[in-house]
Amino acid sequence: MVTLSEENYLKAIYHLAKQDKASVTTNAIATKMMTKASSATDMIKKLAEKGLVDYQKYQGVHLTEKGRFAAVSVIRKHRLWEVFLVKKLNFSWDEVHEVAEQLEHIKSEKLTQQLDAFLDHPKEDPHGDPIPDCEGNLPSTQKILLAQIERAESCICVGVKDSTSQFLQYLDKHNIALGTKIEVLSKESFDESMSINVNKHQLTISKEVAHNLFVKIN
Amino acid sequence: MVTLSEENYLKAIYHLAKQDKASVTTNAIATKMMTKASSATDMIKKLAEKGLVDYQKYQGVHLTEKGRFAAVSVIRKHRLWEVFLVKKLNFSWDEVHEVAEQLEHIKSEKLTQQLDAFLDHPKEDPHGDPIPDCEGNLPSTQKILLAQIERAESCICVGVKDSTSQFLQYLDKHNIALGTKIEVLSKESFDESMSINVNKHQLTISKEVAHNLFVKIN
DNA sequence: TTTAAAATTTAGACAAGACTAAAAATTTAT
DNA sequence: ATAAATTTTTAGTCTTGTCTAAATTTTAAA
Repeated sequence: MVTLSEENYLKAIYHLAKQDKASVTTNAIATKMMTKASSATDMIKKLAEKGLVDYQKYQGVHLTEKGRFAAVSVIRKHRLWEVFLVKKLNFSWDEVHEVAEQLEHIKSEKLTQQLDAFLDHPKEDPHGDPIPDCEGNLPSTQKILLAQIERAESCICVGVKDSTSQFLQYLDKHNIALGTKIEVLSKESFDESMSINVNKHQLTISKEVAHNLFVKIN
Repeated sequence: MVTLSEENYLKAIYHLAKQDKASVTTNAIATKMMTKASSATDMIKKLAEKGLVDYQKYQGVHLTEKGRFAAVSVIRKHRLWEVFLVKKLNFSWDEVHEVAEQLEHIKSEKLTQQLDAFLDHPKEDPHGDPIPDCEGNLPSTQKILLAQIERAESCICVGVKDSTSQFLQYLDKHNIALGTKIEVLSKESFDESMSINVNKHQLTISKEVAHNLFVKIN
């Protein structure tokens, strides 16, 4: 049995491990969980005890296969519930996170399976993030950050890195949604701002925006 | 803020208070919550502290208006989720309780409102229990126990008192569902068993069954 | 390469919710 | 009306997950 708190730590470790593949440090976990390093150390010991992470004192952690599966299962539920909230209950994409954080911990195999079927086995959540299948497989996507585009080029918005409501509402305001075509016109080397064309409107976006928008090149 | 555990105690107190209107005893609460009387006392103090129950040492508790509203709000969510599970996710009426026990604690006004609308504002859950409205009003129903019928008479099944899967599966096996017409043929004074007619089939039911089936007289 | 800084772990404490054992109050029965 | 039985409360302990402060290890810098 994995507790609610343990599930949240596993999720945090999973997301941190995705970035770079080195071991995940105690401080990184504490920061992500908004707790203190000593609390993280305590939890890491519990997770190691249960065989969910590999842990060497002072050397950070790696998820075990069992830990990875537990983390991905929670992420699967989180994303399925987000789809449910947007598609069936008329939530907007900036309102779903907090509620999905609660729903992701509901324990019922049947519920998850039936929800998945009810939503027609969606492949992505409302922010463009892929939904793991029930075996824990996650399709590898080849999306890149808008900021990585260096020359005038056309692409399609396929996801967001930051999914806080502030950023999502900024995108709404400028009519940028998943599937929106973005034409890069130029990039300013001084501040990394970019001039882009969205729905026939020209727009200048900051480095911060460009670093939080995933796109796929046409 | 009301914790998950506090919500469960409030629910228990609400259900116990429904039966008889005297104050709810510590022991009754402990039994219903499957804990010890000392644990119940501890929690009662916390609930009293928060103004959710009125409490006099050794004299049991009463829900305050605030406590009653909190309890009914949880019951509303529980029953809405049960409807969702049966109507949308193809759960059967004997499978929903455990999952609804988890879902009832999800905190989001908007979620509850939208779920209610998505389900077309249902008035009853899959066991025939009424769903409180968002202000905490509960329509008073005039259903009676089948066991209270004394003479040959026709009635309609409108609810169950016991909603364990054992009892619900017994009802399924004999094709008794909500809305099923039941004709009472006779009642045995020796053991309170009853002879009834359901869907053209004659059936003898025990006292235990008759005491757990709510009916409405035609 | 030795020292300073940063990261990590340990030790001890706290709140929530549970438990056991014992004390106190209430109810029941004689 | 008092004694016995039952119910309820108190006192002290435990576990989970958190914290602060101090100690230890690792990393970075001079």
